[in-house]
Amino acid sequence: MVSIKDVAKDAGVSPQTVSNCINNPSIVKPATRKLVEASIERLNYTPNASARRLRTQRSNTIGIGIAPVSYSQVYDRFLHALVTEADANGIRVILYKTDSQQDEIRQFDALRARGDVDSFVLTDTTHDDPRLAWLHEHHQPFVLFGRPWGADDMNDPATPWVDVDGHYGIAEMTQHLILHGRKHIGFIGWPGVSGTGMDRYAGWRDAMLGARMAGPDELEQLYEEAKNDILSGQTACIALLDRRPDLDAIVCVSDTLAIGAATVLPSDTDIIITGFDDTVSARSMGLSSIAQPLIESARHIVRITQEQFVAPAAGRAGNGTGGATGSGGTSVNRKPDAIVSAPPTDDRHVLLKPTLVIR
Amino acid sequence: MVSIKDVAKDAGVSPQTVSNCINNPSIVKPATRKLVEASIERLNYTPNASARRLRTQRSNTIGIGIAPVSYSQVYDRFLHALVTEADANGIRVILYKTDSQQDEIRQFDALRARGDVDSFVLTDTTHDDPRLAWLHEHHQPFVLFGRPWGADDMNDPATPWVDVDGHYGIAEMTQHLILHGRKHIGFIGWPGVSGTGMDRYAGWRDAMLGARMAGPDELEQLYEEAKNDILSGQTACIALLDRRPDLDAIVCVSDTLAIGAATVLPSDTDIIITGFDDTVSARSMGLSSIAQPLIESARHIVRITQEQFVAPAAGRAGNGTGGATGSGGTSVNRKPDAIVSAPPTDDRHVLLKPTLVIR
DNA sequence: CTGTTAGCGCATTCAC
DNA sequence: GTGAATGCGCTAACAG
Repeated sequence: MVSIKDVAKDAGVSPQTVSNCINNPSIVKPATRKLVEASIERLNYTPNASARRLRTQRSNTIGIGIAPVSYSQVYDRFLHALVTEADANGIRVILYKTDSQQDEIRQFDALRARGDVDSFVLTDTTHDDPRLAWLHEHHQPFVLFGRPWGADDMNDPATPWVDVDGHYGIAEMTQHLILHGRKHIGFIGWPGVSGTGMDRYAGWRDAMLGARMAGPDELEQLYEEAKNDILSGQTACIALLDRRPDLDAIVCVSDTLAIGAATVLPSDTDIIITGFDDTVSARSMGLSSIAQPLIESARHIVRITQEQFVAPAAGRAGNGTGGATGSGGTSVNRKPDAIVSAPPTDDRHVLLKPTLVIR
Repeated sequence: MVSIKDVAKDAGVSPQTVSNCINNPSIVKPATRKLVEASIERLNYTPNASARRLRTQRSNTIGIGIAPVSYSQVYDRFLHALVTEADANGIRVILYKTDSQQDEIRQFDALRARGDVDSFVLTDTTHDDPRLAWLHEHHQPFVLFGRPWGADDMNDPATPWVDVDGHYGIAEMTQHLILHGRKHIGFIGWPGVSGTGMDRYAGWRDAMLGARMAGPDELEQLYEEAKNDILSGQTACIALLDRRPDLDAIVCVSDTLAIGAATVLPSDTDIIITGFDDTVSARSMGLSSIAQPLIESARHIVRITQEQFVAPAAGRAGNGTGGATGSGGTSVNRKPDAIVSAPPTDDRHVLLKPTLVIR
């Protein structure tokens, strides 16, 4: 392994100057800098991460959990987006298992104690989530992907989150259908009190009521619940059509349910089925769907993570001289205000708009 | 952060003794050991990973890639299994992006140079895979999940792999159907020369020929190709039934295709559809499927990874005193011979048997 | 602007 | 069996 000393020797400078070239290039004379950079290139030098971490007491690593069975169809795409954005900022992503919320807390504790991570990304937050309590208690930085439904601290700066506006997405889709002449639009949603599910349901409800396509009493007829699997989608669709044979469109809370619904439609039907998440399956079936801005979400998550260290609780941080992206990495000059496309726009709570994919 | 010195002070011993208690407990007197362990417990001490890595020049970390779009429906389950097995052995898992094979090589290079990773886990190996060439050239340890199809080094100890026997799984499923009276069994496979796809196809073919359920000439009629999405599964199923209305079962190379096939069957049909991977969707649809032993796969991958460092190219290593699993972690005393359930049984090439899930 | 000194936390020599 | 040194590779203080 080639170390900073080798580079120093090769360039005829001190190790310190090499370090400066990497971490604080502006303070070193351009001439010597060129020299050093040439040596770095020639020797193919890369700073040792462990040594740097030991010295700086920062891991430049974020941890994210993986459950035994995936939360959703988009989780792997989200992981890819997160890793991509992290990589562009010189940050690594460590994976840990989450067999349960308690298990996840144990992982927090271990990773934290070993100094393996700076911050965590949590998904699937629940009411009174014990993980949040633990993280707060231990002053452990984190960012939620998904809002802390049911928690009081939705706007607490100490509970940063990034989420996609399901209400908006479903409402837009419903309005799109209305605009294209659909008059009787059903909805297949998830049972229970999942915040995400209720939010999406409300999108359909509000769009329907807003366009006066149904009275409050009629909504119930147009609504069916289903567990998130294909068979349940089929069953729900059949039940819905049985009750309301006049339906000309069904908005589904997920692509999985949409596929279930679509596969039990009579072959000569005109009924439109729509889903959520724009999965490969929906695409192949020609179903309209709603795409989450995963890359943008990941970008905000990484940004917030970074900011937690430069400015523990305040607003934006100047781009300053602190950037330590040794190699690669796109520019970090971002204008969050231009990215955040919906209210809550304080920079620790970001609600992003999904986009309709009409097929 | 509590360090080894704090523990030493608390226990009234030298830092060295504390280190020994952790890494080489046998050489320290039981009495003092108890003392130290009590202090460790009391102070909730955990060794700093970066410091240890810097000292030992081992990261105890394996890297695994995540593609923009998932290789398969089981990838996240595999990730969970891998993380679980790694965790049980005191190993962490780092995630990196793989937008292409070339991109993955860049990641190898970066992670390796920074000392972030000891070993890599690769999936989706292709013919003349440039990643393998790079890894070999740089003497970078790795393990494949999936065989190196088309490569000459299938049995090369320097190219360790763990895979699931698709041929066996599909053949077993086909035989199961035959045993239960099915006489005309079709197959929907993937197009192209994917090693995995051809292996599974061969399983069906060999089972059919072996049971004399079809002559070599008839096989072609019973076979249809489809891209791995639901619509293609539907189309293929229709084409197959159109050509051979007498079919009473269709074996599919994946659950996705099986779901496509199942959703276009007439409602009064008796035709059995089977899939591969035992996904939630297949389960919900009541389809028989073939489950990969992901945990066992992950276990072997982790084991091989470990062995690459204790015994670079030879056989088994004694359990010795080298184990450095500070916390948690189940026993590492395994008998691979009892686990490996199919030939290639040299311990660097493991072919595992999947299990039928009959519904 | 550059070089020297020191130490992050740990594990591996060696003395004792 | 235990304690005292040394250095892994790097960067944050200083001194020049």
